[in-house]
Amino acid sequence: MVKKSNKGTPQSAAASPTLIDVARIAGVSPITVSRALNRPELVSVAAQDKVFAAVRATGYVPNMLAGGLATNKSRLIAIFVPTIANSIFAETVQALMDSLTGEGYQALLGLTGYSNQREEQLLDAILGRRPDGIVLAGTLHTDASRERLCKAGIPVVEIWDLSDTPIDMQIGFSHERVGIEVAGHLFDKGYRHFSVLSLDDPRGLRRSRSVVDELARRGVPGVPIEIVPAPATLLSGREGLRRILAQRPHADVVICSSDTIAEGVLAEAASRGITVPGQLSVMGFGDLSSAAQVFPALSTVRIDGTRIGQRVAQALLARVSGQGREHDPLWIDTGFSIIDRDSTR
Amino acid sequence: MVKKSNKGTPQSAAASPTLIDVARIAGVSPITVSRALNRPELVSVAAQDKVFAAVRATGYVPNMLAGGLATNKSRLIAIFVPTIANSIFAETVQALMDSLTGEGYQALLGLTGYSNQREEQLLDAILGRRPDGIVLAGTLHTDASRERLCKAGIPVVEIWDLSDTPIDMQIGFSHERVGIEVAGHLFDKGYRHFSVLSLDDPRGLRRSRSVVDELARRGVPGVPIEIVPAPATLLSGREGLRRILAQRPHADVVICSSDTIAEGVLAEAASRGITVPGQLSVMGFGDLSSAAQVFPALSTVRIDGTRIGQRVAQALLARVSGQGREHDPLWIDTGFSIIDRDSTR
DNA sequence: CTGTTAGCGCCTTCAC
DNA sequence: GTGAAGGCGCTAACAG
Repeated sequence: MVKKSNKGTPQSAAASPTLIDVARIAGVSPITVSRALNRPELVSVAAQDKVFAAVRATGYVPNMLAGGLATNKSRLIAIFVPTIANSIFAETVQALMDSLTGEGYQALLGLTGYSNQREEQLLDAILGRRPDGIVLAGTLHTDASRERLCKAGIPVVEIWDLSDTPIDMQIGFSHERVGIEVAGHLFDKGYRHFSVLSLDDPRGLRRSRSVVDELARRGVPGVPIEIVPAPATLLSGREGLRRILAQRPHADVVICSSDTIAEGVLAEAASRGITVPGQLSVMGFGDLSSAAQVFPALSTVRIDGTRIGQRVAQALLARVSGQGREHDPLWIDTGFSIIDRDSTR
Repeated sequence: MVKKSNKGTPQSAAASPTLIDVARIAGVSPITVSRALNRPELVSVAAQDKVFAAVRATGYVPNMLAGGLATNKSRLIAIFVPTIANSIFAETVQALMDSLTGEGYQALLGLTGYSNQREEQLLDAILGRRPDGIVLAGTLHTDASRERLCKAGIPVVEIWDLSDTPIDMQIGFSHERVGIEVAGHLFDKGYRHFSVLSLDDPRGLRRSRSVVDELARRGVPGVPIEIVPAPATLLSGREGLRRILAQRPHADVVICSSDTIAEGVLAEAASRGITVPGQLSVMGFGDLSSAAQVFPALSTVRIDGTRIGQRVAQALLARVSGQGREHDPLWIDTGFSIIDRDSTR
């Protein structure tokens, strides 16, 4: 009969060395090793040398699961975004992570796919890792999510949105104001035959509806919204323009809820021989990373994802390390800017 | 005198409930709670009901740090890519994460910024989390990294590259072959005045050099490589074309190491009134997510990041859960395809 | 500056 | 089916 657990048998890799192994080799107590690694200022140089030598000799890598369990800190920040395929989220996440890793934190990424159902599931799973902070795109969460987030007792930053009911901190911009300003901007330039093309995502829809409302307020009622399913693709942009032109052949401007579908609109216009911005103007929304540079024909609303990411990191780190600060709720409007084709050229 | 540790005092949020709390409320032993949650088939339905009720009542969230420490499994997969701002990596990471979360794993993302120095640092930090598997873009690592990876004793997948010295598994394609096929393709179409524009990243350079070598082999020696610094931006693409044209005004095709700089080349060409593909042809490289759709003028090498991501997940999960399988080294060529402007139109 | 003791929250092993 | 003991690797809180 063969024993099931062959405990002594060094299969391939011996179990990784522990702090105790290091201590034994260095000839000091385990706690001294711990201190030499985490708070060297509390340890004599002689002891440090012995410890570091032993660490190198063993190839010791501290087990943060154990450390986290003991200290009740994980040095983990959870980040929830709908997708990273969208360059504006990618930019934000990138900036956030860059700032975070500099401070010794790691990022746990959760991709929600614009579904707050999925967000809730992921949240459950990720809360089990006891992150020291949570970043969420958007302010629309399920009730269960909100409750869990509040009970978790850790800093929460909602980004990309400013609402009246923050869970904790908020860093973003007002989608309503984007809509209002875009509408005003285009109205003032003389456009009157508006069409709106929106992705079926909550924030995109809010911007789009705000455009329509503002235009109505200015005397242009009944502007149609064409809605295409997320995620954004060039093809849905093309399809969108097709549908718009079928209904309103005389549209003189199409306001899109994202850069990607705006590019699709441009592609469709090009393939139909419609000149932009001659016969038709197109407005996008995003990070300007590519669209507006390649297409001077495209006007766009510019959001600075990098800035958002950096501010989030800053806010989070202040809370996490600056222990003194008691819950100063934070509300930062990172704003946006409207880039016009005229000024781009 | 005030006791320092005010154990009973509910400051703001009482410490989150533990499995023991749940057990007490459910009137069972802790281990029964654990089993009800992880292997319900071992627990009577009556007990399960009591446990789940107690879980709901307390809002209990299992502490995976503790669980991981006890089981020596973290259900964490570390993913290292240079950046997610590049849509092809974003696509790969997205697909990988989607497959992973379905199986109860979470992703720890590490952004190396094309520096294997930075990769090494990050690796150190992340290995401390005891991930169950590691995915790395590229096969160029520091010696220290390679050693740590081998010693970690966990599945390692190198993606985006196929080399002769795999650490463990490899899933990707041959950059040399891309270069060879691109060179052959364009040569056969009759081009003779080649220019190569490459980002300063290891894989891009390998493709570019391979193009040059293959062209030399075919009797077109001395093709110049213009190198622009990473990360890819449209502006560096524009700058690149400027430099190329300054040296070789009669270039008839520019081969770019990424879609983004190819788009920059197109933009620069447009602003100079150079027609594409009439006067100048442009070849890109990437995921076809936007470039080749919007620019039928752009030929490109297409890499399917989604497929790579899915295969990686598959390979990893097979290793992690399919305990039986002993180290079957894996080598998958996911291939690429050359998309021509003629066939795109 | 260093060591001792105790325990973080969970799961393994073995007994019932 | 369920439970009791012990330990995963580390660090707090004390003492010396």
